Amino acid sequence: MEVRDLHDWPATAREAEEIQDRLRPLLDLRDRGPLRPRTIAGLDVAYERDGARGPSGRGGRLAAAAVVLDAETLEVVEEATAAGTAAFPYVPGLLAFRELPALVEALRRLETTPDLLVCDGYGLAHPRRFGLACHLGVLTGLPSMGVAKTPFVGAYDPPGERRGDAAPVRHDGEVVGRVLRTQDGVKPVFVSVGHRIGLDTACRHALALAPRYRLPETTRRADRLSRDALAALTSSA
DNA sequence: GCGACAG
DNA sequence: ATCTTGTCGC
Repeated sequence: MEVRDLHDWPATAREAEEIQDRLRPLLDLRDRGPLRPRTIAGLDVAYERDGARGPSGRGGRLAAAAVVLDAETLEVVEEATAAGTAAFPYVPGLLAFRELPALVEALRRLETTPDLLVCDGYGLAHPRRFGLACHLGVLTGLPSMGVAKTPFVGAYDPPGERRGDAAPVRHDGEVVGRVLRTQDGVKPVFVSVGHRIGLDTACRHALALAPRYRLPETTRRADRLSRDALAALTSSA
């Protein structure tokens, strides 16, 4: 698929924040995706374990994966990976600058143009309202959303214990996401919109993508593929 | 000022 | 993210 070229890369956290502030106005927060997406892509990145720079520094090797699923059957339609290097140190709120180059490359290697992107992390529920899911949405022009495994910004009350139970996540007086229980009695996930999608729609997709496990099949597949791709790197060159 | 902090 | 042993549960 086609993906817009990356902007000039930030050298400092200040510059990275400026880029987020500059791109944020391009977000379309209306529910503009197809009523019934046919394909949904899951994205994830696996990092190489190493003591020197550590998985949190810059420069360590990594592998990104994009897995396209049939939204109806959840069967894999297409897969793509891309090897790369951590493009930025890990800084809460600037995760996108670490993973974007490799993720964009993986997406470009896809023949399919998915109807929705599901990212491992946050979208609007972000210090500056521009998490990874928003960034990828703007770069691709596709509807996008984030599903995170742990809390980041905002406050919330614990949702009920049953699958489908949810509660709003509020930050600076706004509802920026939703804590959603995807299976009875499991830790909830954190859903937030990225681009061209509404929170209700995003949660509906998150639930439909998780018929059996806590995490959506999209991120489970992408997680496995990225790890496999990384292992392939480590064992060869 | 001090902690917390997606992956 | 990644490092790690055992342990509880289906």
